[in-house]
Amino acid sequence: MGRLQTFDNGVVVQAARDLFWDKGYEAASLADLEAATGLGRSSLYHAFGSKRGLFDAAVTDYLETVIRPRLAVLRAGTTDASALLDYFGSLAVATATQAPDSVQTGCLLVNCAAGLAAHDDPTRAVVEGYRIELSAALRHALLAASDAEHSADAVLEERVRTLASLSMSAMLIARVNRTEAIALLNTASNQVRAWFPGSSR
Amino acid sequence: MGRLQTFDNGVVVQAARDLFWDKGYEAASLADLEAATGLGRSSLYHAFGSKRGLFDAAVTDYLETVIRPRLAVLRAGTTDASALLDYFGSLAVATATQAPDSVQTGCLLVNCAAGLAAHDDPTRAVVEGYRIELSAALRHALLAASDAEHSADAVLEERVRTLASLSMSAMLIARVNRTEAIALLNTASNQVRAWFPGSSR
DNA sequence: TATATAGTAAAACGATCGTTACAAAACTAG
DNA sequence: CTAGTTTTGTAACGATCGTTTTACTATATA
Repeated sequence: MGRLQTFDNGVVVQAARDLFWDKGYEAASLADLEAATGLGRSSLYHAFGSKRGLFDAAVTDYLETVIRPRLAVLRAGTTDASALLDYFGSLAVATATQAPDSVQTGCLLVNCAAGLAAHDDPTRAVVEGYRIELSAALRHALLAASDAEHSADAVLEERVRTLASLSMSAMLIARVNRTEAIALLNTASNQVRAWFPGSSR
Repeated sequence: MGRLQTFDNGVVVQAARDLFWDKGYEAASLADLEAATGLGRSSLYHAFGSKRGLFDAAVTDYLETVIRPRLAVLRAGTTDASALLDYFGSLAVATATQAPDSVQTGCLLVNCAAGLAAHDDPTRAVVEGYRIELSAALRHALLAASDAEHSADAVLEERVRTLASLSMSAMLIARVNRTEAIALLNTASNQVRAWFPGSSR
């Protein structure tokens, strides 16, 4: 054994993730990453191999830290539409209450979809995986809210797409017009209420 | 007067637009732009001043050449939902039939929303203008399709947001999963049919 | 045809990019 | 305390970035 690493990989990855989230992969330079993480390139390359390696770690952290906790409420064992309303409600609150200068606007993976994913197969796979996971969670919550039998598969899938669409486009628009992003999320909530009139919230 | 310009600004801008559309602003290098347009940097800088000047011309061309013709069908004087069905139908067809290696996937402005727009005010203004224009066109078509009185303003705006959302997220997802992008557009069409059962298509 | 003006070609610019090499520093294990 | 191993700071790398300069060519005008 030799000298021990003085920094925690987790906090470094989170700092890098916020930078990538804010500026995108290409626009985030190594100088920026040094400043954001407080580490020299030496340590960054030693720990993560490359800029891309750090980015991949950031994306993984984003999925685990940001996405999955959000989707978890959709998997809660509710028997009405409250899980869906919780999901869109908390997303709207988070969008509304974040500091005006917060760098965590929109969604890292949505940004990847418009940027990297078009020409980078691994990134495309990650983004597609996120889309599938989001759809599955919404589908689960929609099934839980409905009285099982009286909704055909086709209409279920339409509803999944509508909600996934509102969710993603809200994250997209959040970078341009926060008020409208919140309105999109509220539209999703209203749509859920229209589908399930007897829901608790 | 001296020597005359041998190239047509319009075709050069279109070539540049397709490159920006495909790779994004930052990833499109001047070497790429030279190759795509067939011009040297000399001519490009003489005609457009800077890379950004060429990009702005490309965005303007994109709005006039791609966006506005698409939105035009929403402004046609129909009295049912056919304009909306035409819009989403033609978008779905265009997405479905384009060559697999086509560089014109998704939407240049949607890509800008996720990338440049977060840190560049002029770009953000352009993207926001696009969103407003799209919403206005959808609102116009929705009003034309409804029997005027029996739809409240609130539900109209919800419908505008739902359709705008499906439109934008389809363009976003087109870069990752073309099949799903088409499905989103078909979901929009089905939603329109559900709202206006007596529509012609 | 002479001249002025404007378009084009080529090269070099300084800056910044991600990456690597090297050596000093730090610390564990024996 | 020493030996051995790992982390870190510094500097330089070659490549590429957008931009500018310089010189040359082509052509409309007079």
